Amino acid sequence: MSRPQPASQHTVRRHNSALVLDAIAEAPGSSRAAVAARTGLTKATVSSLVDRMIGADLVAEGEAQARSGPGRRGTALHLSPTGPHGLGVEIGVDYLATCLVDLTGRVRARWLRPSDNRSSSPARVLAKVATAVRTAAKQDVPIGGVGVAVPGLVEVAGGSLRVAPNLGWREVDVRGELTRRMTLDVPVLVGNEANLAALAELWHGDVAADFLHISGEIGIGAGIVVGGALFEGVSGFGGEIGHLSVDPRGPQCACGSRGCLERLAGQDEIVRAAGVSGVDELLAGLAAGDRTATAAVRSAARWLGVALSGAVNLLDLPTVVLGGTYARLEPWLQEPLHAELDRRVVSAEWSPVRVVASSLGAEAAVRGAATTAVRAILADPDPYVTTALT
Amino acid sequence: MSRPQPASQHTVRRHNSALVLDAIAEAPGSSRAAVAARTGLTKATVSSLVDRMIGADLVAEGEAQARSGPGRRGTALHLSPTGPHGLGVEIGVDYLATCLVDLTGRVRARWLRPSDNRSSSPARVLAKVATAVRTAAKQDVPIGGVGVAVPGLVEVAGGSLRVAPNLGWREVDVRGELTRRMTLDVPVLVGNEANLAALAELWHGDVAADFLHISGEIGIGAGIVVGGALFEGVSGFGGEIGHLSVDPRGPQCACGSRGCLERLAGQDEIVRAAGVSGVDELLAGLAAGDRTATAAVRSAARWLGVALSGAVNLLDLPTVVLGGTYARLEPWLQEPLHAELDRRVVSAEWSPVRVVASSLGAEAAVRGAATTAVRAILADPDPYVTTALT
DNA sequence: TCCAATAAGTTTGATGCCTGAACTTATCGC
DNA sequence: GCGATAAGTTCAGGCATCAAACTTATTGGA
Repeated sequence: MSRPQPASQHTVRRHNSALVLDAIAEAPGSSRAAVAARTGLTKATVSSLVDRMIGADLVAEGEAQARSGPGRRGTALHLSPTGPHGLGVEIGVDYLATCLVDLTGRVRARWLRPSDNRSSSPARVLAKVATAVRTAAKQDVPIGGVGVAVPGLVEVAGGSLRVAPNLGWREVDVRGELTRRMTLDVPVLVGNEANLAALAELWHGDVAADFLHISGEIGIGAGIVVGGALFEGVSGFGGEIGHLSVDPRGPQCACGSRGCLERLAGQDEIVRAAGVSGVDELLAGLAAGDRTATAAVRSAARWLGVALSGAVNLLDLPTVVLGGTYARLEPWLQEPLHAELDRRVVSAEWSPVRVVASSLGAEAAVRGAATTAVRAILADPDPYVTTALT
Repeated sequence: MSRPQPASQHTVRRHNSALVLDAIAEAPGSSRAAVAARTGLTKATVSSLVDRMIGADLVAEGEAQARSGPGRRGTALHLSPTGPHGLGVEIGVDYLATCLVDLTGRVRARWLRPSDNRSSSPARVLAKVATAVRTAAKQDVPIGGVGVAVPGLVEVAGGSLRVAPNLGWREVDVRGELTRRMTLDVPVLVGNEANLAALAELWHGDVAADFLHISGEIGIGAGIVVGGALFEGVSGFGGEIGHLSVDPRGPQCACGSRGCLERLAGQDEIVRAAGVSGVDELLAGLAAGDRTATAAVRSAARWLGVALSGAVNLLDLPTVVLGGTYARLEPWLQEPLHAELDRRVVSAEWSPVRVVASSLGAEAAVRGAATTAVRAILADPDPYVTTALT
């Protein structure tokens, strides 16, 4: 835990810079005067801070605003489209995905290349990632930071991967390795895939500031967002929901425990129980009203409901977002899942839990990784501004 | 959610005042110079801030420190014993407990009076509480705030009680009512009993900054502390662990669900399964090696383990604190509980979950309530200082 | 066409808080 | 008693905000 820092005037400017930038991001096209009203700062202060940030190319002026009444027209402000960009990389089991976003989070470019990462050594894969980063950096936009999404437990503070079962990796210093290999002097952030997907949902989806995002591909991962911030737990391992025990006397799981959620409601189990070869076939079966497929999904939904009701009770969350494969199954999950939630969630009486499908699809994690990189600048622009102005 | 506030010089002083006060609280008897070194502020700044706080009687000077080498001796600083005190009240099912603590959290006085709150109306009970507050305020120490612990779901921001099943209360504006009835102009904070007990453990117990505190009296409640702060969830209803489903096909619970933790590991169930009349008899049986009693406790421990492993996985917590009745049963819970935790917690491999008994006993909640009131002043002393100096 | 009203944005002086350095006070060991 | 050392205070300097006056731009009516 970091010792609290003393504050000085510099801290004030730092805080207010972020405040102003946030106001501009929330209401693009605002004038300085509007930002002042919104933030509670004076026009003078806003002018001074905005000028600094224009100098660092974080903010750009647009043309004068149209207005109805009399008075001088304000100059529109927005996040600069030529400002620092965020580069996201996702290390999947059998692919590498890359994504470049601008300050507003809009996707500017995107790559996807197959890569069998399971059978390669971490060093080889990270070399590929570094190449991908260098390629992406060749676009003529400045890179402000790199975000990396990995399917495993990440020690967030150190940016190192503890274990990624589906990659067969252990103790890989992703941040260190990558910082060394890519010839680019920007911060590298490493995060768990599910957590970054949840952040993407927060920033680009249409849910509020508090929810649990659950996605099931090969494993089941959850990202918990509380008060508009990711809940990471003490060392960043929060949201491990896959091996939550939903049926203590249930079938043996690979992890050594019994009746884990992943074992009972994971994609593998659904596909197996439905007697199909993959998710596409499963969806076809569901659409055709196949009894076995429907029963398999309903069963998974009920176990999901047990696990999610526990999480919701513990964390007091109003919304559950279904991501990944679950998003595709949403129409069939909805009803049996809700039945369990309504029954088991204590506060459901006052405020029933909302269940929605993610609108972002498979790209959520890369996008989250890329946006995290630029969000880090928006959340504390002053260091960036200071270096940019020298 | 409150809109972020602009910062000014005043914010700086506010922040640094809290920083200085925290340093003094953490290392009582430090000199100004030591505080400066600890906080990273200059001696000049610390002097100025400390003088203000001495003026408001938050800090007091002790005698000069002993020292080994040459040089002027520093004057010891500590939280003023005559400064504002916190008054805690706990509304139990059949008692009212009151507790007065000074700035350091030390208990200065304490009352306990039986009161059948279940069969009284909220208004009558709160009138009694107001009387208790007035009585306690007659001590010749200034009261800086009142904390109230209630066994139910509390909307923290508004200080109002949504529901308290064991009291049979619903929608009671505890803060409003009490503020009106007690003739004392200080802030009133209302919190859930389990959450306040967890805070007491944080401040007065011997555990670190991250843990889950679980206590089982009539219901089972948990307080979650992450990074030295209470995790309250979106509306303050976090930590509802009692109706976590640990055996989805298990026995029917009063709440409508099945296999809830409270139903399988609550005090009532343990006592019932052991065939005894109460906890004291149960403990006697355990000490005597009674087979039925031991089996009853072991069974409860295993269900507790299932629930706690889920919570620990989700929240990534290193420690579980057993409070209330569970603290008394700790020697018999420890082994079967650990067996489940080691098996089911994903990160147990790196860092096994620690399970410890609370050292605070039944008084945890009142103490937490009282200390919360003074902690609010310590966490942001400037408003108090400003009013005290005028 | 000009001018009052209105609003955006800038300039300027005051204020408050922190900092660094010089200074005063207190203590130890010789 | 004197030099070394450390605590605590004083004071000028810097910096960021604020309030208020001022400049600039625009509308709409006389």
